[in-house]
Amino acid sequence: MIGKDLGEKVEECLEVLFRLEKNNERVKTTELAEKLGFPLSSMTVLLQRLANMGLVEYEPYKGVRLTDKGRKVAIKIIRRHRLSERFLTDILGLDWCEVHEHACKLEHAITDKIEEKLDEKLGSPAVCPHGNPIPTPNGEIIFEKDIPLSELQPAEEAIITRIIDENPALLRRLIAIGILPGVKITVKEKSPLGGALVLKIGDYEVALGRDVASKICVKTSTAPHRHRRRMRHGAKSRK
Amino acid sequence: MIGKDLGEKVEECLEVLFRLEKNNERVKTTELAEKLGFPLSSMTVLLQRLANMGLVEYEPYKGVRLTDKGRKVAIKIIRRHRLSERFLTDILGLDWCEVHEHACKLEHAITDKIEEKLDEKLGSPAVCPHGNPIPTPNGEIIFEKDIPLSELQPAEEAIITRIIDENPALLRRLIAIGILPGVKITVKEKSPLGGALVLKIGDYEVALGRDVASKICVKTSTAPHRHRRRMRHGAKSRK
DNA sequence: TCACTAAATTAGGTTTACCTAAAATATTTA
DNA sequence: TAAATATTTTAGGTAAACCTAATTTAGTGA
Repeated sequence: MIGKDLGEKVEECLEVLFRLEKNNERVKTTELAEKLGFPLSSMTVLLQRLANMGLVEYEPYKGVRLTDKGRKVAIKIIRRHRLSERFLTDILGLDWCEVHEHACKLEHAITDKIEEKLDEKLGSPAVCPHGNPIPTPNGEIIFEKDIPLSELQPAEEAIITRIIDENPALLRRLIAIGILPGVKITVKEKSPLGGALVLKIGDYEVALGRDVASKICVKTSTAPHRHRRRMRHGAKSRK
Repeated sequence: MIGKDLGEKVEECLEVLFRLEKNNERVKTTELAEKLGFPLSSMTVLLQRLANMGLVEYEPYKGVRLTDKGRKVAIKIIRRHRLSERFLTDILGLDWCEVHEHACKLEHAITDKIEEKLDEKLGSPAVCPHGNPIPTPNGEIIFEKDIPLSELQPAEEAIITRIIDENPALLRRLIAIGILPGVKITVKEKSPLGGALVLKIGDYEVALGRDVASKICVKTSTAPHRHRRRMRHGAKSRK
């Protein structure tokens, strides 16, 4: 064997758990199970097993949280996932709206050696095709300081940093109206109370539901210097 | 899910079974188990399951043989394995003596789409880095007519076509003395009864054990036209 | 606070994939 | 050909990963 295998289920679980954790709060078993498409009862048993392995802190009925050890594994998988996505778009030429699910399989087959060579070949990219940061080989994640598009006010200008959704259908729709990482947009109108936003993209104007807008992150051009926050695995995020 | 999964064990088993089958003869359970590194008892049970799925013909105590359906699956996996190897050497720059084991993991993560794009990117290569033919998308395998180096007679010239072994240590040794696919060699001496061969490679002479020589295939330059044999999955090989 | 509902866990059953050890079958040799 | 030996299968047990159907716990509303 070429690298110890924790099992795909375990890896997937840690990966999704990492993305679901916000503000160091525990994640509910149900939420995890839903995102992973696992049956609830299997989820419970898996979490108990992960707890035994020291990868998560698990309190029945309370929820689950990654340990430092678990977070380390999660970040490694996420690195491989995002490098796989870059490989699929940059080298093989797949559409970035469809790479996520292919990368979900690939990530578990990437050995240390392949990871190293792939990163080299790709020129150590900072972000995946969706705009999410690719962890460094040591497990550092460099976040760009960005905010949901839905929080922008009329007349504000911003550049799209990332799209937090992997649904190919949604991504295709967004691409069709010119929304992808790196693009500059201006808010023309904003209906109150969760209503739509009207954006100017290039020479066109498009309307976008608030729910979709909340899945798109932007950095406002009012802050020309990039504010970066470095995070090492194991670091507690400050509230 | 992105492609129905037969399970890695099943895929590996069919793949190795394909390579072990010669002259349409049944393969022994033990031989298969050894090559796969599976325990014998697990092997038996797996073969029974494969037989139920219609992928092999299995007769207890007699051995096992691929069905057409099983052969089709095997060829698909072999295609993905060899494309993966080409990817690892040609695109990522890994040494070809070490790509086999990495490809063993990768092959199961290659989706139809990735297979298609990878083949395109690589320029539809005919052979893997070891010189083995890569099956076409329809499952055709185009064999070069070659013979084991150990069958050459003194003074015969030939070009190395393939090396039928994946052991990194052995491959490294062979590369060190200039033995790799495409290289021209001449037999200088041949000791009788399984003894060593002395070869001329470029300006050097090297000695090679008969056992190692039998793992190296060559095409003799006496037959300038390539004799090719096309084989479709399911075709019976003529004795 | 007590009952009720929703969330989460446990219980019990299946399949795959491993293990060890025992039994059955085939082959060899005396 | 019969006994000895080697090969192969079956038996019985464990763990992961699923399933469905209880049961237990937590949170809510009357």
